[in-house]
Amino acid sequence: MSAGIEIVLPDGSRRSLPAGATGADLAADIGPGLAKAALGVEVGGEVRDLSRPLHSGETVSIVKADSPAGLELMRHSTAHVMAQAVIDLFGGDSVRLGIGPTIKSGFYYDFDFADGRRLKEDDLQRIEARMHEIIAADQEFVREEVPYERALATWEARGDRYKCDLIRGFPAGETISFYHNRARDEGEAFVDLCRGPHVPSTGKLAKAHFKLLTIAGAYWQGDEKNPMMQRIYAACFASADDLKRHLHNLEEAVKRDHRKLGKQLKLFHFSDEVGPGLPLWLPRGTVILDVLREFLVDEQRKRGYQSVVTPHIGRKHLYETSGHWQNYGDSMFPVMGDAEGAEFCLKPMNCPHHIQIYQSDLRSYRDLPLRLAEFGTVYRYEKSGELGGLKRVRGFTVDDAHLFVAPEQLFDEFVSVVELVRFALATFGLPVQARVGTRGTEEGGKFVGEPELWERAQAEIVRACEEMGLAYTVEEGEAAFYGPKLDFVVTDALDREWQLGTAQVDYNLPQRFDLLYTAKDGTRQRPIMIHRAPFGSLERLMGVLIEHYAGAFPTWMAPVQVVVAPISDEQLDEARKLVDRLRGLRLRAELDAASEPIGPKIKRARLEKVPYVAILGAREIRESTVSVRSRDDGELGAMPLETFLERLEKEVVERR
RNA sequence: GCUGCUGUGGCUCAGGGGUAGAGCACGUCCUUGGUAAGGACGAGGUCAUGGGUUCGAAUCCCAUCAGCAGCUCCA
Repeated sequence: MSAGIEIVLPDGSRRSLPAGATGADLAADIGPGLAKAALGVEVGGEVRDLSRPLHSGETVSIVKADSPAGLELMRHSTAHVMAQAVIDLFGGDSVRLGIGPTIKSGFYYDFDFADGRRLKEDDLQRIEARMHEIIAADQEFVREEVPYERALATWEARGDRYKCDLIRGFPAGETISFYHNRARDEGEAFVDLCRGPHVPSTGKLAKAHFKLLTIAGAYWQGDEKNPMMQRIYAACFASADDLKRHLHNLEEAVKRDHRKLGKQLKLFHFSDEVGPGLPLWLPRGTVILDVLREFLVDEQRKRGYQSVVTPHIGRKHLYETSGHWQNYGDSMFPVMGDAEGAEFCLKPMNCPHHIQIYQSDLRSYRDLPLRLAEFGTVYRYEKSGELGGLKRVRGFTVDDAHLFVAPEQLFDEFVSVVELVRFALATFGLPVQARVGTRGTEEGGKFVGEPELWERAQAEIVRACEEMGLAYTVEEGEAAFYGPKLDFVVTDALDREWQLGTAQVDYNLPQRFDLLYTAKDGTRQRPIMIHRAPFGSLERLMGVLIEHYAGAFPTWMAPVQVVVAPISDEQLDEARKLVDRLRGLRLRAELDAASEPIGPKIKRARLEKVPYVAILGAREIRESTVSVRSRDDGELGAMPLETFLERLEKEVVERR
């Protein structure tokens, strides 16, 4: 018994096993059901292979597919099976392997083919079929720890520069391991450089429900200077239901796609004649933009902002002073010259213009904080492949404002900015996450100004988040070049993340433009700037909102709030009067004057996602009522006109 | 920008080496209909653009432009 070991289970109970016992032995010792379901073990927070020996005194839990760790294990092992399938089908000599990590909904694996093969959509089915064969063959995953030299030699011999890159990149002393897949009768089937862990055998993946989804290019190690590999993305879940749900969500996302709904609902349009990434807002989309603007202007007025208007272009020199030219010249539209030789740029940012407004007068501490706001349209030359619907465009409008503040005002002002951003985004029911972006490293990141000023600004941002009870994460090196920032990321109805609002502290531009104000004691002091945009780009916000609401905007935002539909042409005049009355109350009403039965009129309003249809027949006119049909609640029946109007006004005022 | 895929009336899509199809939408007329599509007729496209192959190209090839997925980037 002296050679035995004692293992602690998560519930605190102890179990004695012979020396050298593995995770598999422990699972078997507990019960045959667990032995079958076990995929790995977790020891001190680390997930390990079932085949690795346990040590006395360790607290060990058995990992099954129903835990996050188990799902991870399953996905990772399935990625290996996919790599093996690709090699089996297309020849081991020509396939070079990149990496095959797990992702939120499954996994991917990157491949490079020495023979220049291009994967096609129909290859995915063949690969999937082969994967099922490999799983049915129940190959063992066998871990082998390998010395550095041998590991390198193995992959050099295979001509796989990617795996060699990985090995060379490992820190000294790192344990290098291979995972071999051994077929039950034919020996080695596949080997991969991998840290592990893995499930004990491919047979355990019979319960991995996966589907290969797309082929896409991806630069090796994410660096555009490196060759591009071919990546296969797959969804993978522990149950058929989970996979089904995920695929269903993807379908839902397609249905809600703002590009599709934007066309269907006639909100915006892209014209080749105008150019890529330059949206044209149609009347109905513009209504929503107007609502958003009014909403924010109103809120900003309450908070002491002043609106300004500035032109779309400015001298190139202005952007040299601001540093934009040096830092973002590549993504600014080409300089335009006038007939007299002056050079102008389309503005990529509003701050330099707002700074000029600050400098249009002598400023004293009595002027601060000076809050200048503008829905400023800016132009950025985004690379062609980066454009996408409204979420990434070349011309867009920022709900921008620049706050010029004295140092002692910075904190309170920043807090109030954070409050406004949260309020504005909460109005749409979008849950917000905050991310603090800090200064890049000396070598890698772009930044201007003194590191000490950056430290101060970062500290203020973090303090403001804590004061507001705002949960935040810190993203190292994600700052703007002129200062650290707080980004607001929203998660839409389909769990996708989008960065919208932003708030940035800036000590640098005031310095570059030599901004000053006269302090109480008569000395000249330098203000600090806060850049902030609750919505970020109105275009992106619209894209997000269209998808969030699936095109069914709440009444206060809906381009058309009520369609008035007469039962027959007899009621046309009364219907017109009702439309006029609604419009007089600043409600957005349209008349459906088609000589058609009420059915098609209702159908049309539903397709257009109009919140209300007001039906007017002989009966309603006689009784001074309207029959109301709600998009969300269905038929509401006849009600006095006043009741309907109150309902509408209430929804508008309450922003519902 | 890179890799791959796609590009047919306003929209959704079928077709495919021998001078273009459907549904919806649109127009006119008929119908005056009570809560998710009443009927008839009609108009509308040099099949993204430019080359090439061919007796003949919307169809095959190349290029360009645009869109989509992903990578990279995003003040």
